[in-house]
Amino acid sequence: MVKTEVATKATPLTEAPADVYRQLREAIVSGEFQPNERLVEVDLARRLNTGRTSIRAALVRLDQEGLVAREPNRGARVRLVSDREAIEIEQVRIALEILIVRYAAEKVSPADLEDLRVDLLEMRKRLDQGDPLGYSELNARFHQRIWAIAEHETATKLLATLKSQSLRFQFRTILRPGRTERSLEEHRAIVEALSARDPEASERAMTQHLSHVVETLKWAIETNRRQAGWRPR
Amino acid sequence: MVKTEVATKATPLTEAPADVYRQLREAIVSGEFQPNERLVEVDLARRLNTGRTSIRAALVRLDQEGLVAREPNRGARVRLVSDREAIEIEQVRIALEILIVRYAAEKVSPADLEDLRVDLLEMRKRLDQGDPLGYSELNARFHQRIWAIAEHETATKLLATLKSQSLRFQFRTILRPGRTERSLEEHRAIVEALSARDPEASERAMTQHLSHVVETLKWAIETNRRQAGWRPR
DNA sequence: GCATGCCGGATTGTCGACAATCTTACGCCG
DNA sequence: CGGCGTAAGATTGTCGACAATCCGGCATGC
Repeated sequence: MVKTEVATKATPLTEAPADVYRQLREAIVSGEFQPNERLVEVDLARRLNTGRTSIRAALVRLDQEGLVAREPNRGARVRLVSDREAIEIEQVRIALEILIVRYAAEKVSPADLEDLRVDLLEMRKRLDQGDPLGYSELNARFHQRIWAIAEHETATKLLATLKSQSLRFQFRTILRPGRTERSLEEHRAIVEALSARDPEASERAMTQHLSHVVETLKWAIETNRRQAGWRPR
Repeated sequence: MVKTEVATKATPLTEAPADVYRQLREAIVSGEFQPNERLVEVDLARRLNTGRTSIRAALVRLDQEGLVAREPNRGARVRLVSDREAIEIEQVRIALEILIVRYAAEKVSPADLEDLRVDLLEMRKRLDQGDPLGYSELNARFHQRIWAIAEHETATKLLATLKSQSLRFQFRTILRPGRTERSLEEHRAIVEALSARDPEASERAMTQHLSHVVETLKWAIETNRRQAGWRPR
């Protein structure tokens, strides 16, 4: 006979071990917690109905990953990335994207190219529909596809963590008037260079594509400051 | 009266909290553990006379850092970096070094330049004394000085962890016949470019300097294989 | 009024014990 | 003699309780 209500403890809905980490991580990058908000272990434990132990382990990981900051005896809070750090992250991201695209050029297969071209078409569609958010999503997928092609685990892993760190301020850089049209063109150039299996050209195309993002980010930060009523003291 | 033997518990020689992490880390990168050796929690706890708790936390960190591999319910072992991964790490390292030297060129101070020149002289000396190991150490210091000049925390932190990962196979790449003399020359070129505060030139000089290291590493891996009695199956 | 010191609540850090899981060795049977 | 289930041992994962630490408010004294 099967019990129908075992809600107390025998509820392995979530498989506590390493899943707690994913849940917490997701909650943080999706902005469910405010930047700088305190993360009290017992609260989190209740929230994900698990013990403090697994929460603890997850927090240590997230700390090492740069998503939360832990001070001895003072607990953990979701880490606030400063404007300056945001720029640094972006700079590193660019360097790695350029590194990766070169190896992608060496390993790209016809099927990969086909996928990339499909992405391009999708992007075109979103743009025509006036759906910049959808475009942004596709943009992310496009780049990640290149990561996969390059088969460069080390760089890919780093890029992934950097991305998660920057996710919380990314929204600032999405909506840049007039950039999208040009962005699509640059993506096309990248695909072309990849088609030719030309590492040098691919690198150039990627460099070109990313050359503006830091400027854009700085601009976004600046306007954001003004909006928020910035007052230098 | 002071007890002379309190070896049991009241021995806060080490301040357990986060220091355990450093000790373990040090033990791993210094090769005190064999690659792939199992790291049993209780053993480590006794060894550093602390509890399993802090060991656990340290292992989680080291896992995230890539120095240790942990499988659920199967414990931790010091991670063995494959030849392929070693190459990937080196590639990323190069990309970041190039990124960093550019910012170093923008921020370098006269005092920094003086320090770098002193390093250069020291290197010359070591070379004349036929001390390649000392040279290698100075080499590391030289690069780290550039990191400090650039004040690029994000990239520096990544470089540091990459370095620790590669420390265990670095010995293979140290002794490359005839490279050292040329290496010194390249270092000199870097310092010159930095003196001119020219980011472009600095980047070129660094690129030049690092252009051979991957080839060298591949070569080293190859010879190492042969020596170890490699037999393709 | 202000600095200082102290107490109480809240939170993290650590320990010990137990449950869950994996590994190995052993014996059974075909 | 070899495959296979099973039991014992070893090791990790989790929980609960307690100690250590930090934070804030409050009283005290100058």
